[in-house]
Amino acid sequence: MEPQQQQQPPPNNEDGGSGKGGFLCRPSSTRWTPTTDQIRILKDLYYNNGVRSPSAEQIQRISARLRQYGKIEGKNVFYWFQNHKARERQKKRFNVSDVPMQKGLTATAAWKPEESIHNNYSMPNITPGVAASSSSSPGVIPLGQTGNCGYGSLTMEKSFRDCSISSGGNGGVGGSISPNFGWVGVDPYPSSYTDLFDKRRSMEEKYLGRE
Amino acid sequence: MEPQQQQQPPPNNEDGGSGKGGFLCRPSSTRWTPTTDQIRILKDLYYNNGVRSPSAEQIQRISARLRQYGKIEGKNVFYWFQNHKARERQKKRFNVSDVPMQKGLTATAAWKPEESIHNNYSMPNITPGVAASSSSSPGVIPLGQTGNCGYGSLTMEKSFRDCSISSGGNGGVGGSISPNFGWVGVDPYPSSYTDLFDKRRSMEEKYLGRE
DNA sequence: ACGATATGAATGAATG
DNA sequence: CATTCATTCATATCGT
Repeated sequence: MEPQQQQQPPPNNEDGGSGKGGFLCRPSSTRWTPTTDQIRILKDLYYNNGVRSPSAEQIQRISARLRQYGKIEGKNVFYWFQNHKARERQKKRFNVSDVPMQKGLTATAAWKPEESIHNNYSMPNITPGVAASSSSSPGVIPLGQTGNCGYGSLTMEKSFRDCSISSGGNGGVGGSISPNFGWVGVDPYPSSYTDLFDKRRSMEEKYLGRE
Repeated sequence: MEPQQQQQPPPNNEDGGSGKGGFLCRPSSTRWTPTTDQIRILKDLYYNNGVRSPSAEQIQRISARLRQYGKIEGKNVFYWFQNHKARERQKKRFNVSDVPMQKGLTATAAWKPEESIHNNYSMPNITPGVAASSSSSPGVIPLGQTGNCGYGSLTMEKSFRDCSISSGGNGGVGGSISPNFGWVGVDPYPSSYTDLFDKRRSMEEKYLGRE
């Protein structure tokens, strides 16, 4: 998001205490640091597949798949979706506004509207097809794209930051043109998946781990 | 020791984007740079009104109001409060050390007033904290500003999380740092936040992704 | 010009 | 699901 993030050092912080002496080095970083690939996939799921609150199984599958790109646990996936969703909402929540002080241009808002990245990998349709078969197909991970992928970097970031419309003291900019592009619209996701995917049977059927 | 985390400084000079545009749009800076007036108001809200974590609506209002003094968005306000609060606390965390003995009259509520920064513009002064308004009076009425959320709640909170566990050299820690971290193992921090007496370990669900 | 510090922004992790 | 906390990155600003 924001400025192209890059994260170069993907897989390496692992094995915190394993192996060697053990405690000398603490668990590396206490917190999960997603690799770019992992993020890419997560976003793909989120935006292109409409996954927003994956169920336990989905989480398992997703994390399993993401594990190829680096260490990851189920909770990471869980939190990621939670946060991503929450933040998207939140942003909308208090950014809504921008009372048009001058005229023209609306939408000056949104700080981080990244939406739907258009995947480069081929994937004719993400529609139900894939989803449908999901549920009970152990082994196959029905995530967006099952194949491996050789796409190069995907940079879907966008540069935001508009030209302010600073008001206040001065007559302000007369221009009132809206230089903002990018984040306009594009927010709709099929949303069908959710339904197909989501069995929503029990709200608490996850396993408790911990200790 | 922390992992090489993340983001890169991308050449984000967006001005180039519009670059040669005709109109000057010199947001230049990628990040919001609060004007003195904005800061003044923010601090006023923070210190004199006890606003620490404004809710969405408040944020909207605040940002709307601050917009008079310059470009600003909801997120800026949001982050400002978050950061301000966090840093204040962070600083305090370190500061707490002294005076291990006698705790009674510890400065209660004395946030270091270093605000009232350069106030070149008008505005008499906001009477920086401490003396004046006493934070602990839950009776202060938030004039004007919609204030409704709790303020003045200078929750003593539990500030712990000191780094003492590191182990390493000397005994202390039992050697059971399980190589398998995740939430299964022990965290670097001793029981901190949550509570020292109640081991509430129920998130919503834990998806343990052990392989 | 740097280096240090202050602070905006982002995000993982938790809690309620 | 909303809110909050902690951490960390990125930069603006200031000092020397």
